[in-house]
Amino acid sequence: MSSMPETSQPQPKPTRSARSRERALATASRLFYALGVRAVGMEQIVETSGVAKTTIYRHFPTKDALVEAFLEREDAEFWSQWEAAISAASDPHGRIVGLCAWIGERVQRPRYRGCPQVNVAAEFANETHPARAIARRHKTEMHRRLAILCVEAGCPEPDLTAMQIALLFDGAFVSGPRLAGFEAGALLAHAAGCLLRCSGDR
Amino acid sequence: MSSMPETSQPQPKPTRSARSRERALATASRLFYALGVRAVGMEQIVETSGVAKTTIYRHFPTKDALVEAFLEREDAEFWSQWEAAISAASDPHGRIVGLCAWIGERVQRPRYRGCPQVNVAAEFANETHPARAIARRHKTEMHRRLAILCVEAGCPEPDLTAMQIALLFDGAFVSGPRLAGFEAGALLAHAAGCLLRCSGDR
DNA sequence: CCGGAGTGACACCGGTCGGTATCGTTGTCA
DNA sequence: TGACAACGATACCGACCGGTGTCACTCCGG
Repeated sequence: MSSMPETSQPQPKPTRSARSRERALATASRLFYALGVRAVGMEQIVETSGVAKTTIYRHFPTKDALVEAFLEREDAEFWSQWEAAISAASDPHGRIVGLCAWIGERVQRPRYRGCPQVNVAAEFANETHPARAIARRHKTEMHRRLAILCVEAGCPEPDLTAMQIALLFDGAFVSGPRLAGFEAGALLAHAAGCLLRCSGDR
Repeated sequence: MSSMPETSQPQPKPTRSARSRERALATASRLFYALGVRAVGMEQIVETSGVAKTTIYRHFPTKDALVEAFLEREDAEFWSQWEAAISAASDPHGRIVGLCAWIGERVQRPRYRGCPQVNVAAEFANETHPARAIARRHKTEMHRRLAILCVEAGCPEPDLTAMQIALLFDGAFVSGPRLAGFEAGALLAHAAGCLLRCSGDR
């Protein structure tokens, strides 16, 4: 993961400020995901992270901003793992299978609790909340990437098929533990392959 | 809907008590769904419904119990509409298409905000919360019903295919407005048909 | 080794939360 | 019609919420 030569990693100096910001955000993210945003108070983040409330509020003006940063962070992490999942395969079909395997494994992890973007959207009904924009962007991006893969796979209706596969993935995210008993990765790969093959049929 | 001769509808006398209970629950359900459970205070339910707080707490000992009743109500309503959606068709394939059309229409309604069971699960991380049990039962029931339809459709792997279609449906629930631009019902029907046809393939 | 930006600890703010107690009023059913 | 259960209104409770102000200390670059 960090062994490959990247284009840039210029962080020999995480300042004290950056470090406490990171600790606060990491802790908040963990708690928000595990317990729900509204269920976690700022006090709890302070106690768990060891970062003073004053300091947190210097880095994040409001709790909403912290939520925003949380989703941004999850988004980045998600695409990083997505890239890793497709990197092994050379053909488009293999890349989609790689994605299915990764998602299948991810949603069956011990404390998996669904897609953070979706969870936050469920908690915050106001669509103008900044966090909601991140969630929308995240899902749009997923469809965009899937459509590219569909095109590469020679799919006659890439947009449509990409949306179908996106539904499948989102379904897997919300279903999580209910997939126990099934080999989730294989189930997803079979369904996705089937959808790709049937693209353009009527 | 209420026009068919049911086995029992013995409600010529909704007592005053039953009426205020119903008003409170209906209002709470509407608010919970539209705004999120934690975002709605008991005071707000009182003001919106016109039912006194004392009365609400006589019918529902805690807010959690009200949430429970909300999900129970949504569950019942969901299966009622499910039955209606499959009632028109005689062959299993047609019933599944009917479900897809219903879901496609449902998720594109103006203020659609996802599956209530999933939303509540996102807000309440504690899996022993009574509302969580209702949500689990709801999703199990969906898989059970889909599996029956798959068997009737002559599907060689009904359990597996039912789960795939369930993922598709759950994906549609969370995607809601993002399906705009697609003909959601047709998209779902195409995908479901494809999954049925491919059942048992490798 | 010194100066200042950034830190942690803590007290505190108004507001809102879920839930209770009291009490006068109203609907219902014998 | 009378009596009682259930109602609505209101005031109130302790707990906790997100957010601020103060201040002594500590780390880090120059």
